[in-house]
Amino acid sequence: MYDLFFQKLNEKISFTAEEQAIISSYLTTKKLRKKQYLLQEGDVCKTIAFVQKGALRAYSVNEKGVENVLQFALEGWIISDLYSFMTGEPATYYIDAIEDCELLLITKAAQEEVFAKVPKYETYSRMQITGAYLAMQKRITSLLSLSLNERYLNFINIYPNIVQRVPQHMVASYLGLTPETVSRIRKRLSAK
Amino acid sequence: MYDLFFQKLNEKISFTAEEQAIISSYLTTKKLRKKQYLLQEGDVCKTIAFVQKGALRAYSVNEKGVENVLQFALEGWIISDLYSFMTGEPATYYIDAIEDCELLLITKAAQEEVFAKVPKYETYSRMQITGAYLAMQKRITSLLSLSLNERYLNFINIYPNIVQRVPQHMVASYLGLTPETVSRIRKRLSAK
DNA sequence: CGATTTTTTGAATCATATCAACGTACGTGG
DNA sequence: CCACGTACGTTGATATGATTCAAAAAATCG
Repeated sequence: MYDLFFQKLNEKISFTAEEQAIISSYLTTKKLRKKQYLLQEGDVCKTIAFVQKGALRAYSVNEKGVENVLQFALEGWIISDLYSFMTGEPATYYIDAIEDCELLLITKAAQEEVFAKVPKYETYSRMQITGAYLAMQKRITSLLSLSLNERYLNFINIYPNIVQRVPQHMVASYLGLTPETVSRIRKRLSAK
Repeated sequence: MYDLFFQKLNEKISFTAEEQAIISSYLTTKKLRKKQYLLQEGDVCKTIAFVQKGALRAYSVNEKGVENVLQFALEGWIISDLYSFMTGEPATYYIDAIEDCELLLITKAAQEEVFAKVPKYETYSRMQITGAYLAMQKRITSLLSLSLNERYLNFINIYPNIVQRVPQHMVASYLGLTPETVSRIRKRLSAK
């Protein structure tokens, strides 16, 4: 049931069976069908979601109705509107399912109890957010310093499985490009 | 001596005098003159630096020799090549002083000992990196969804003190624009 | 004060966005 | 299972707006 979740944990820090039992007692599961929302702008984001199966995206919508994809999440990743989760303020992002999904959810209160009972879990959590920070840093460097071509290539290099599973216009949005431009980049690349 | 540092800590979680004494025993100080490097690409980043006084920047240099500013740090902020710090791999960023600086440094080994002796410090650390992650997230949203004009306005809104203290071409680099473009944006804005 | 760095300005160029139209795939209900 | 409708991807023509390059003006530093 929680196999993938604990596999990810144990990759970084090893947890005993008892610790795992404590942690899992604070998790709940949720299934989501394709196109269903996990979170809508304005709602308070009550949970962090771990993806056991499926694919999701977090995105914002500006005044003109244009979507901007902030993040994708596949199996083994987590997704949330972390600002809303931490502060209790209304969410500024939407999160929805790109495929049918199975999720593990943890609330803020649950997380804090787990931190208290299993200190290693806080260490894990710190390492995980540090990793997410570093990934985001790389993305900024890529947005600032690469040409569009390189940006696309860089993306399909780092996330080959995303390109295969996600509609092209969402990839375009993630990269800050129009769908037309992505289409043309792909054409240019396949010409070689 | 460590006033600003502990002020920042106590804003989030309150530390006792003993705890503060333990933490400060693991810190070292360093002064840097304007234009001096704290870190050069290729070196291993041994420390995280807390800025007591002054201003610094972290930036990368691409094959063409173009600088891309990843981060500024003023009083009360921290700066590091976190990837290099965490992994021990050679740094991919440069860090140098924009003004004369006074820094507090902590090594990885020291940080881990402090985590063990003062668990609250790990909680603080997790909250701090979470805040940095959220700030970076906002920056990505701004890079993806705002026009250049809005991006500049947004920047001077969030960081009015940086604009005053940092050369314009570095701000341009941070925003992913050419210096000429920033100059023109400023002209347009002052015309109003 | 002179030298170097930084900022400003102008003109030409280039890349990407935009708009519109067409082709294709997809899933949904009959 | 097929036909229809909608969503998605492609292609071309045009327009926009930022970059590039060059040079002058302004600011900073020793």
